[in-house]
Amino acid sequence: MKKKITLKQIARELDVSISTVSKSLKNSDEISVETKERIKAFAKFYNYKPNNIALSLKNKRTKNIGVIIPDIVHHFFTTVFRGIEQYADTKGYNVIACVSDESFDKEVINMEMLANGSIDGFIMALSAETQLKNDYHHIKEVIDQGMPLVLFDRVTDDVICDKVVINDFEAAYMAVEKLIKDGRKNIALVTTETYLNVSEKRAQGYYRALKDYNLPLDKNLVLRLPFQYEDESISENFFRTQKMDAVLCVNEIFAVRCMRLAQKNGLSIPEDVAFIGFTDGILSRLANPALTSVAQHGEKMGAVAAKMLIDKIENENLVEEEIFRTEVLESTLIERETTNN
Amino acid sequence: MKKKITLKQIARELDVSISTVSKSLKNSDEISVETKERIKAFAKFYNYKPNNIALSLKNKRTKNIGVIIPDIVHHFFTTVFRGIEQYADTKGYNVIACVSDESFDKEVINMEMLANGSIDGFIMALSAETQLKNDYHHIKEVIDQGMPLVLFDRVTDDVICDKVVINDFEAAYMAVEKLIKDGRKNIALVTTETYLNVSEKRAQGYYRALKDYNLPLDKNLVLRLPFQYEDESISENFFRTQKMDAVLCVNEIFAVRCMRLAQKNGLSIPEDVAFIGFTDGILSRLANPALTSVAQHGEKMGAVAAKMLIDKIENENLVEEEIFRTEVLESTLIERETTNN
DNA sequence: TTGTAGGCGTTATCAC
DNA sequence: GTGATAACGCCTACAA
Repeated sequence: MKKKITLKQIARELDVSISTVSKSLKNSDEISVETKERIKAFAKFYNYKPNNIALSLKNKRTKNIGVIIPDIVHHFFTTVFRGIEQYADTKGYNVIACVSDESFDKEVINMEMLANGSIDGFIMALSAETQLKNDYHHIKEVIDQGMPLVLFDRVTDDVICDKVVINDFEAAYMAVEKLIKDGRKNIALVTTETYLNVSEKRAQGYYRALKDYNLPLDKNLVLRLPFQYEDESISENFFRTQKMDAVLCVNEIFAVRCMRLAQKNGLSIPEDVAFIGFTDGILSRLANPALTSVAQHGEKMGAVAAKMLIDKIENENLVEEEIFRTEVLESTLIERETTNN
Repeated sequence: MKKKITLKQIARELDVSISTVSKSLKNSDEISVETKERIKAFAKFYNYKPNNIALSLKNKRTKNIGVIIPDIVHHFFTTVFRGIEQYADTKGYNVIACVSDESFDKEVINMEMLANGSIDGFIMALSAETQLKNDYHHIKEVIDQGMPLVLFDRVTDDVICDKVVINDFEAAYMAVEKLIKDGRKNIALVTTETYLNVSEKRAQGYYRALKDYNLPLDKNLVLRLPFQYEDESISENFFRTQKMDAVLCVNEIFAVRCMRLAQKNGLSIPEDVAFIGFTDGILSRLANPALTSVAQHGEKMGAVAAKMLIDKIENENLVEEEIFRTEVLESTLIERETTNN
């Protein structure tokens, strides 16, 4: 076993001082070429690498960023994570990932854990419970300590910081608009039960589009499903009793499930009923028929969030006046087989 | 802005020594109750929390574990990651996640980055390229430095360390066995093109089952698809030209794609052709018809890997004799609609 | 009961 | 050209 070697050990072995070793390895020209070569050769042989922890302590920079997401087994968050990781990697940052599991307490605990020196900044999407409770003291506290923080997707107006979101309202509006222009008259909305900022914005876009095109808003055509629903009976009933010729779903899982129910009830897609989902993931692509879906470009979102954060981290001292931005990313409607072309 | 406070600052403010503060906050009974209370109150007021980095440097323990996976936008790896994260969380460990993107170089760079003090141990699945190159020097090096390491799923015999795998061979065998017992005679295999340990084991299970049941091995019924395939023409041709009454696919994506092609060719599932996939994820559940699939219990795998690693980390000194284990997890065949019941 | 000193591994400043 | 010293924040054996 070859334990990692330290400056001190090299110094002792070569009978020089620690600072001579340090300077040599940084190729300082205070040191004679001869000594430098000797030390560098030795260090290389023993595969010396500076200890990150010691560097962090000295520089007060960890080169780590903390990412807190509500769920990791979730296509959208996963793509955002990948975007973050990729960008961070190019800048020499590591990513510490924590999952809040949609729980307020886990979110708080994870943040406190990381905020004590482990990271240089946060990127996070609020847990469902946090949004429900409307309690953001833990986030404000961290920001107040001077820690840069970027919120993405699940954001709130109650916290002042950098944010990255997609144009949920507009995207839903455009999706409904397309359905209307395709001649659909009875457009249903399948959304989440609990109050989630994004679902709500999508619902708003839906309402507004109906209004602008003078279509009546039929409350019976709005189905609110529980967050993680396993029981199909609610939605089964919905599709049996309600008449509709199009459905907008706030995520692709709801969409694929609803498609199956519609098909079970003898409806053919898209002839009898069209479908549009959100979150353009693998499910949308591989659904049968393939689902028309609003692509949220998670990877882009992650990259943008990471860039905003790292810029803040690296300019901490320079920009003393706090300027916070909210970046709004465009989403794209990917048309497939569940709508008319 | 309230920057984090340090022991030193508290000591100065309260006009005591740093060690008095430190001891007080640890409730040492060397210190008078009076002083302790005063200091604790002050610390609480200023929300003092020890700096993790300083602790790490002192204790030579970071309480971080590094996880390197080939891909994060991938259901199976994601579930494993969740298992790791959950277990780690209960033990007070943070998870630093790196994605190798199936690239050997990224794997090496990420490992070197983390191995310099940032973490206490590794959990990883080999990248495809690494398995292809058969070059494991970076992994051996890390182990040689005394860093605990657990390989999962994508493992190799060339590295001696703790491992967690599933019984791929047996699972494939049992899946084929079921198909045979259901009366299927022409069973196809859809697997990956590049050499991946797991795919290969599954293929072996498939071959063996055919042999044991005296079914001929028809090379034309084995389709090897490229790793990330977008082009459907190869498989389209396969399903047009070959006659088969069952298909075993080494992952659920291949399965769902192939099901669509079979359906396009007028075959009905499972009447004309049965399907079994690996990786029981959301795709399997939501496929139409729902896919019978081998569940790999990724979350369990992650938890087991994390437990093995943390046990090693925390007993580093105690157990000097190196005992490495390979934990084999049972997989389960989840029967749904693509096979006979 | 409290304080001093040394060390974890590194870098930077300053002295020799 | 080289080395001693201090500092980052914390802990602890030992001294007072």
